[in-house]
Amino acid sequence: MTMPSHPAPRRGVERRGLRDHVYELILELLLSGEVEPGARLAIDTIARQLDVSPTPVREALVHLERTGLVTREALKGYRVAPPLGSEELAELFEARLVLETAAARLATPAGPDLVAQLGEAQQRHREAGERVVEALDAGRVDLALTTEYFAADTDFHAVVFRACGNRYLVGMSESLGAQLHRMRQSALRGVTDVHEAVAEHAAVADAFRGLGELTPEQAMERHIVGVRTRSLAQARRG
Amino acid sequence: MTMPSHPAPRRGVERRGLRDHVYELILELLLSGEVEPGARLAIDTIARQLDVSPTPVREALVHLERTGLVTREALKGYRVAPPLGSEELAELFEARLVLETAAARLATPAGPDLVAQLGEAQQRHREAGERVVEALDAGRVDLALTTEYFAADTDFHAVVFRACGNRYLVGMSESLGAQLHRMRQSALRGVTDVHEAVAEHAAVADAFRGLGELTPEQAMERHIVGVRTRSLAQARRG
DNA sequence: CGATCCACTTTCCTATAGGATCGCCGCAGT
DNA sequence: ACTGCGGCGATCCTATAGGAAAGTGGATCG
Repeated sequence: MTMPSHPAPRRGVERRGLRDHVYELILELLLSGEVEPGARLAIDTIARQLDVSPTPVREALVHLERTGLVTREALKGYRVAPPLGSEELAELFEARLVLETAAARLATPAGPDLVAQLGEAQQRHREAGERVVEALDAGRVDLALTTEYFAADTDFHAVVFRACGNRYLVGMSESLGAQLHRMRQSALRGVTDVHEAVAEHAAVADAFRGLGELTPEQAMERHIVGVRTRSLAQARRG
Repeated sequence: MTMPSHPAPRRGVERRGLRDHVYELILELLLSGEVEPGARLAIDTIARQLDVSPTPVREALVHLERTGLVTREALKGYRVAPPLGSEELAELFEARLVLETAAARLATPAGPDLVAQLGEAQQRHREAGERVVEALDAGRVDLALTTEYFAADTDFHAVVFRACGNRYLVGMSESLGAQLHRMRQSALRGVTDVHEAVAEHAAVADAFRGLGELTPEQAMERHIVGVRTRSLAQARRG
């Protein structure tokens, strides 16, 4: 029945930090959107699928529970967190507005490192956006390109957060990042505001370079407000 | 050999949510300051002391790891997080300034519920402060009174955060709360700014009531800046 | 025909055992 | 005397087993 003769399967995962490995696997599973919200996350089922014992799976789920991606009901098990409601969406944008503007303010004035990194991130974001638009004009929605675009967008903002020199703000931003990713795959069907986002990122980068009349904080505020307005409008239409 | 005849020890803890119970016990242990920073937190030692199996202890430590109160070194075990350095202290105050002012701004204008709760919290804080000062004048430093004072202070700010209507900001505030508690027991010897803190809390409450010339956000900003200034000065002296 | 009760299955939760690794101490060699 | 090295203890990490509770299906009775 249960073959106990497995001596040492020596699976692909390295022994070091098996818990973190399991965590990343489940995280990837959640962010890929292959499981719908509310679905059960059975511990030993996942353990069997990953060919590990339930213990590291349990630890990874505890870790994920604090990120808000999964919910736990005592003696009932873990579930994928339900999709964000309209109130949570509004609060998420509000919180992001607070954090992003604060980070931009604290990162001002920008040193040469920040200007350089911001330029690179901006360029990657613009190029990824062009590829998405190109694919979109061809009538196809490429998941890989969309993921790459979102990653470039996240990187752009991460550059600002790292430059603000406050590890706690960085941690909060990462904490919200998971919720943000959840929103993207639940509320939005695709990317429709590439041009606006690229333009606003350029405005932020220019503000950090000392160009234009806006402070970096003001430029970032306009960007987040713009994202919120477009997202809510799209959510209302969809 | 190993007595498997243990039928059901049925210890004092209820079966429901043993993990959360262990978490709170360890949290209380950490916040009480009975363990110095850097001390080892052996899993099975704690498990034996609490008379539970290592698994819930492990889960509780994973939970605590994400709060920043404990650190984990792979294959080396858990340790109490080292004390906050001067840089971390400055960043902590900066982050708190961002969050608290944002919460105060979002909670404006205050409804009657907020005014009432704020008044009660303010009163408890003032009374706890008076007791601390009274004990301090008598030459003794009462740990219980100090703890009560800090709890009242935390409650006052928690009222504002709950009123701001943003669960993400509330979560961030609680996340910083642990670090804040860590700072209080590491950097500060005692409470020396009761009068200033009480007065600033009163200014915040008055601002929410529409009295005075300051907005709640401005009053809260002055309060946090004041706390920062006094704390850094005390840390420099001590 | 419908509601209730009971047994079964599934799953979580805890406990225990064993393998692997890291730090430490004593010892030999230069 | 100092340094490299091997054994030993402690601890972490993973795996497996068993008990308890919740959900589910079917059978029985009104």
